[in-house]
Formats: sequence, C-alpha cells, structure tokens
Amino acid sequence: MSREKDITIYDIADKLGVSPSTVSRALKNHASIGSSTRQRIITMANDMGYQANTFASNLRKQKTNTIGIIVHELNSNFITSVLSGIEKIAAQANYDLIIAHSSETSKKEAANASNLFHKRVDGLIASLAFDTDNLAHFKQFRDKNIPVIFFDRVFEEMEGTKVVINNFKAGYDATAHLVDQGCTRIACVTSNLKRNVYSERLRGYRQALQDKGMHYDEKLTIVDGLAEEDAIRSAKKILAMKPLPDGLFITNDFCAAVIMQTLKDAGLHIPADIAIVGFNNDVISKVIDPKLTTINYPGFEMGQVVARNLLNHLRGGWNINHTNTVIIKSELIIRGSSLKKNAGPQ
Amino acid sequence: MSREKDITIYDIADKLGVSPSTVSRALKNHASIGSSTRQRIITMANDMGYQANTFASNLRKQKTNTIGIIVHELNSNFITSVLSGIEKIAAQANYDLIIAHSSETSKKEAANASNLFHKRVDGLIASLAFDTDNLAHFKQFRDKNIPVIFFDRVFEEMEGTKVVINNFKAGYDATAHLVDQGCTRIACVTSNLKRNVYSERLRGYRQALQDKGMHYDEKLTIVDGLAEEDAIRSAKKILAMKPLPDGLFITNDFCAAVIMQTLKDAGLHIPADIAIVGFNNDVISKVIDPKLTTINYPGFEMGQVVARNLLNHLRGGWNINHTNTVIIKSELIIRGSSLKKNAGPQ
DNA sequence: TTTAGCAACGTAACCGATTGCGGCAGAAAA
DNA sequence: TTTTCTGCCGCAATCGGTTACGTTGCTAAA
Repeated sequence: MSREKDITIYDIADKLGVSPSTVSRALKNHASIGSSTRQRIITMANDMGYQANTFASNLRKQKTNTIGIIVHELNSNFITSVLSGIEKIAAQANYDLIIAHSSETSKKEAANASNLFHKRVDGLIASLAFDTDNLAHFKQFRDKNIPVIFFDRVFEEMEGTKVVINNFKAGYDATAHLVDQGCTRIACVTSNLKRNVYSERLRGYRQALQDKGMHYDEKLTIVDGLAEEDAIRSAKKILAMKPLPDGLFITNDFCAAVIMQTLKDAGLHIPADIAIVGFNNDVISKVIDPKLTTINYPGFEMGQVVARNLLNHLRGGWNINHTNTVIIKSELIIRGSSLKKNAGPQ
Repeated sequence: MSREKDITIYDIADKLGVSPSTVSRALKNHASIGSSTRQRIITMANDMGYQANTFASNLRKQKTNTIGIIVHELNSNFITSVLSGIEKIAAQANYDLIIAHSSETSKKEAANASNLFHKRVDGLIASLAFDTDNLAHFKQFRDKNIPVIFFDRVFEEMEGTKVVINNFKAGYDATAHLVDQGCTRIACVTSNLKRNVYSERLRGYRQALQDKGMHYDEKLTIVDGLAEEDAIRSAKKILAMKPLPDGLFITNDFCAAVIMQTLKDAGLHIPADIAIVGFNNDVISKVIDPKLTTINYPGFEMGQVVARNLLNHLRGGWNINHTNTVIIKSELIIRGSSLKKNAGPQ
C-alpha cells in the first residue's frame, strides 16, 4: 500500500548542493547553467530515476502539451488511420494525445468536450457525431483562444479550420462511374443530411446524374443510419423498388457490404443485376465478394495534415479565427462490384 | 492571443468574503460547512463559471482519477467493445480514461507504458502487443503499487489479475464442431504462439482432434500474422496442401474472411469443399458469404469486468499481487461457413 | 456562572516545477 | 587598483487546490 515517494528536483538539488532552480534549468538545457554543473545534474537525475511531475509543471506553465481528440467512433479503419497520422506528427512535436469518442451522440460529444476542456488541452481536434446540430460545446474553447480543428464531419458554414475531402467530387465520380458502366437507374443510400459528408456526396450524385442527362428521382434516394440493422432496412427498401435499380451508390463501405449481402441473399447478382459503389476503402471492401468499388479516403494523410495545422496554431503564428479549409485528395478505386461491362454471370 | 484568466476558488472566496478553504470544502460537500454558506458558494461558483483546476488538485492529492489503457490495436470490434465496457464502469466511478495503442509493437507498448506512468494514472489496463516478450515496462507500476490488470492477451504465468476467456475450450469447441460436420482433415491457422490466446486455441484444437480420434498433423498448422498480406500467404499455403484440408479453424475473423475470399477466388466452395470457423464474432463475420461460423467473444462484458476489478483495487480493498484470473464465458456461433451437412453446392 | 463541547470557518503549510530578479565572483577594461 | 561586465547560480514568489490544525461564537451541561 505504501507508495514510495517520488524523486523531485529538490532531492537532486540536496544531493548535489545546488538550488532547485538550477536543477530545473539544467534539466531543460537552459543556457545559463554551466556545462559541468549541467552534466552532474543530468547524471544524478538519471541515477535517481527522476521523473518530472507533470502536474506541477502544468500548473505553473498553464499549459499541458496535450491535444484532445473527439471522434464519432473508433471502430472504423478510416478513423484509426487518422489517429495514426495525428499521433505521428504530435509525437514529433512532443505533444500527447487524449482520445475520446462520442459513440455518435451529440450528448457524449458535449460531455467529452467539457472533459477535455477541463483537462485543459492545448488544442482540440474533432469530427462531429451523427446528430450534432450545434457547436455550443465548442464555444468554451474559442472563448479561451484554444484552437479547434474539425475534420471529416464538419459544419461547412462554420468559422475556423476544417480538413476534409471533396465529398461532392467523390460522389460525382462514383455516380459517373456507374453511369459509364451502363447503369440507367441508380439509387443512392446515404445518411444524415445534416452531416456535410453525406449531403455533399448526395449533391455530387445528383449533379453527375444531371450532367449525364439522367433525371434525379427522389424515390431512389434512401437516407438512413449506417449500422447493420439500418443497412438491412435500406436493402429491403431497394428490393421493393419497382423497377429495381441497376446501380447503387452507398456512402459507406460497411453499409454497402451489408446491403450487398442482403441483396445476394435475395437472389440478386452483383454487379450483373446491380452494380455497387461504396465509400471509404475500408478493409471490409476487399474481403467481400465481389470486391467493392469504393472511394479511397486517405485517413493517415488527413491525420497528419490536421495535426500539422494544429501545431502551427499552437506555435502561435496563426490566427485561430481565420477560416481555412484544407482539401485532401481522394479517388475512386474500381473493383468487381461495379464492373458491369466485363463481368460474367457472377 | 490573450487567454483570459480562469476563475479560482480565491476569486469566489473574495466575492463572498469567505476563505478559500471554505470554498474548497463547500464545493465538495464537506460536512463541516453550513448549508446556507454552502449554497451561496455553489451558486456563486456556477454564476462565475468556475472550473476546478485539475493540476492543482492532482498535485496536492497525489492522485489523478485517471485510468490508463494500452491496447494492441483500435480497429477491431472486439477492442472497441471492451473499451465501451470499461468506459461505462469508469464513468460511473468518476474515473477518466487515457487510451493508448501499441500498434502491435512491443516498443510502442513500452513507450505508452512509460508515458502513462509519467502521467501518473491511478491504474492501468493492458492487452499485450503481438511481439511483447517481457513485462519490464510494467515493473515501474508494480514498484509504486499501481494496480495493473491484463485482459485478452496476457502472460499466463504472470502474477496479478488477468481477465480472459477460455481460449482452450473455444479452440476445442470450434474444432469439435468441424469434426461433427464431417471434416476429416482440419487445418488450423493461428498466430504468434507467444501470445496465450493463440497458443491456447491451438492447444484446444489439438485436444479436440485427439479426443475425436484424429491425429494431429503438424503440417496442417499455419502460424503467421493476421494482416491482409499474411492471410493471403496463409491461404496460398492451404491451397498448396495435398490433399486439401476439408476444414479450417482460423483464430481471427478478419484473417478468416481474407482466407475465405482467396480460397473462393481459387475456385473452391465454402463450406462444401472446405468448412471454416473463425474467431471473435467481428462484424465482418456477418457480411461475408457464406456467413462465418465463429466464437463469440463478449468484449463489452469483459471490459466491464476488467474495470470493476480495477476499481476494487483502487478503492484499496484488494491485494494487488494476489493472482486472480477471471474467465469470461464465450461460445460458438454457428453460421453458414461450416455447415457441411445441410449445405448445398454453394 | 463556568466550562466543556461542538458546529462552522479561517490560517497557513504544503504539492513540485518554473522563472523574474538579483547576487557574487572572476575577467576584462579603464 | 578600481570599475564594469558577464557567466553562473540562488532566492522567493507563483500556479490553484487541499487539509491538518487552530480559532471563533454559541449552546448545553455542571
């Protein structure tokens, strides 16, 4: 039970007959400490197993060297890639990360935001939850001039820095590809249109149809959740369409996988009967049959961009309120699920 | 740039003409503060938007109310379920979480451990990385009597608390099921045998074969990584076996999915030619075709058990060094990929 | 009327690192 | 020899809560 006492700079100072301030300065390579003294201190600190007390330091410096991250979920390949990217850059700059996830609910997102604020993170990175419709819980950061950067799920009209892909173009490309494959009746399965990612992809879909001389039919657009049960429901709606669509643009790979499975169970052939394009290039897209045509969403790169951007703010150079949108490149990856033209009967 | 000053208990004390200690005590419902004074203080604190400074508090209390978690990866359904379970229990007890992931490398695991130690977490929860072969980086916690609990990936012979499933039994059940389905030549694809989960599953596989009167053939066991490229390599090894096996026990769902896909690409039929059983009941098991028979690994429940156990240590009652292994129930979920007996020709 | 006794607060010493300011010795300049 | 720099380092305040201990004023028991 007895937890031994930690070594402090006072212990080191006593042993060496110097003052604590000298130890403090020596340990951070302050210029005004003689090199021999510095060496003795550093050696002694190592010998004694000194570990700086973060709380004392943070308390005094009013700064934590910590970046808070709020994501909508953890269990997607895309998100974990982003986290890796952020981590890489943050580690180089000696920043720590605290990762929180909102489980797609605005309520938990707000709780996480307060918690991270309370923990006094130096900066915040966030991707909005499914049902977030106001940014009040981020206001406290703005008020204290703590930089907040959004990625992926953002509010378009919001001030501040955002890092996104061109969801419009991605939706456009996906749809145009289906048209090029000969599809004439293309349905779109997407999700909460309050989220930029879904509304923009839908906009791209509509624009592509228009440019290709096809008219947009509202009945062919399904807006629902992305979980398994939602996807099954969407699949049933598709099966109930008369006539059946011959192409599907589904704005999420997992959802696309479930829908594809459900359609196959119903006796349909992919892509012969219905061609499918997903979104995200999740690992799942490569292990289903046929493999899923999808949009590559480069999470690792996005994470790095986000982190670098935040660090620039933190170093003080950049104006926090300056609206700055960074667009990451994404592209269509063509696989079997959409190749109608040279596809055999399964 | 100018970040405004935070409200402190001194500010509140001044406004109310009481002492800071009274404010401190009032805000945490200390008994020795009159209820009217307490009310005035709480009201004023809210009005002024007071937020306690965690660092000052932690510094003084020598305690952080934070639990550190090190997992091998984030992008698996199982792990995120465990995290949810931990979070639920921890939140109830007002503990915060810091989640770190080792990306399956012992090196990052050690770095994370040091970092969390340095952050002075009150307790640690960990699942070992793929290649961890010693626990030196956890020693610092033991030395300071900070409880550490391992789950899923553990060292069997290690002291301390562990929360696991019965991997032996799971491997046994999976294999026995394949035998019952009429398989006579069952291969096993597993991973690093230094990790208890894989070695135990393999042991269960061998025992089941023996009990069913079949002999163990070393050539039918493949030990490799679990990433996509590893799985493809394993699939090729399987395809090169002569004669081909008619049953596969693969100790990971994602790996099983990739192998199944590769085998199908090679013209084999599942389960008619080869029956397959996976492990984890990951979402992926339900969206591949045929759906994967697998072992249900109840992550959410496991997370709750782990957290509750840790909290008991933290509350001081339990002896940290007392070896205590908790076994969570798991069971076989039978789906199409292994149903040879009543399976048509795909 | 005295004196315990207690409820309700205040005082001040921490927790450990950081840092502005100042001191002191030896070297260089006058 | 005296003065002025520097280089190197110590003093002490500070960050914001927490808490052991002491101090009030008032009630109830002696």
